[in-house]
Amino acid sequence: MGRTAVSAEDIKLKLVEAEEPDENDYRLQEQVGFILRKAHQRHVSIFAAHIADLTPPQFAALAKLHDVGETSQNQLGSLIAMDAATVKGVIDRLKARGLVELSKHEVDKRRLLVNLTAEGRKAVERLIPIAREITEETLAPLSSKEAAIFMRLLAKLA
Amino acid sequence: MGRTAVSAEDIKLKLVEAEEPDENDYRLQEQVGFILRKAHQRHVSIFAAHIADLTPPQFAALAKLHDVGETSQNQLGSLIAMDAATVKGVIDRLKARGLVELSKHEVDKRRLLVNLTAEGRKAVERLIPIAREITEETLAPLSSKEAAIFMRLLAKLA
DNA sequence: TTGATATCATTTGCATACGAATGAATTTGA
DNA sequence: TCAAATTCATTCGTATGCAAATGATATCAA
Repeated sequence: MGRTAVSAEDIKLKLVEAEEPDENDYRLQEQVGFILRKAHQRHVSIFAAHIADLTPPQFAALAKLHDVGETSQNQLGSLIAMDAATVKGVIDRLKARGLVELSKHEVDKRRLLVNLTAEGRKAVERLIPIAREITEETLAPLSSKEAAIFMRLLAKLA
Repeated sequence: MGRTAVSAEDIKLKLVEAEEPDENDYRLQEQVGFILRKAHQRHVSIFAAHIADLTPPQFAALAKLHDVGETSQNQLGSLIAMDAATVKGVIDRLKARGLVELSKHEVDKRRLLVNLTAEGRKAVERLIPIAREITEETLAPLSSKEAAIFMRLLAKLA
């Protein structure tokens, strides 16, 4: 191409660059959704390395029950950000393992009450210190200051 | 309880507080894993509101193929952070919809090559601007400065 | 060269995650 | 009060996500 030759294609490229810096170059690896997915994957993997016999959602259910005591299944779901269909599966599996027990609400017959069993309570209390370590290890790539900033911003986003 | 009475229980509580400020009070809602899960859920929901007929992993596969061209299935998986079993399902569904096509590697007969079809290419190119909006909306709760800091720290974490 | 390893892909099994449909029970409002 | 709307829970279908086992092929090393 000659030094002074300017094709229609060149002009189009210039115009595109001027208005929309990276129209032609979408970087998946830099999109927040993609990195969020990877960060979540990493956390789940760290969790599994420390607590092999429970998943993060299962632990969340137990920890929340430990915190608030008896609740209905749906209420528990909303406390731990799970829809009705998802929380049902989680509670079913915890029940099968004897960590929670279910009963009917006396007044409102629609509701299914969930409670920790003695074993469930023992399990949560044993696991909470380990869960703290999991949080620490997940945040380990950041300094304390960075971690504090990150947590503040992440909370705004979630 | 008398004003000066100090029970063994009181002493135990004091000691616990001194060494471990919140030993008895694990706040699920403040744990990075829990908030990461919620932030991810929110992103997926924003994605679905903008792009109803593809999931984020499916779009990731298409966008990456658009970026790098023909690749083996496993290689594609590692580029978009999916294990072999997961990427297989994603590619199968994209293939069933005519967005990608598969062929055998001539030399290495183990490999399954993946390519965008013409339709797949058209779809990605149409969706990339929408994907940019999704990123924007996901980050909308943050100011530009906050978003920049957040992305830097999130990348360190993932 | 060949036996041990490693890689690529598939399959199975299990666990979230969520939309949509359904049914039972409760609450609301005209 | 009673019909409409809402809430609680279940079920079904679809889609990740990953561990583990398997089989085919390729590579490495003795």
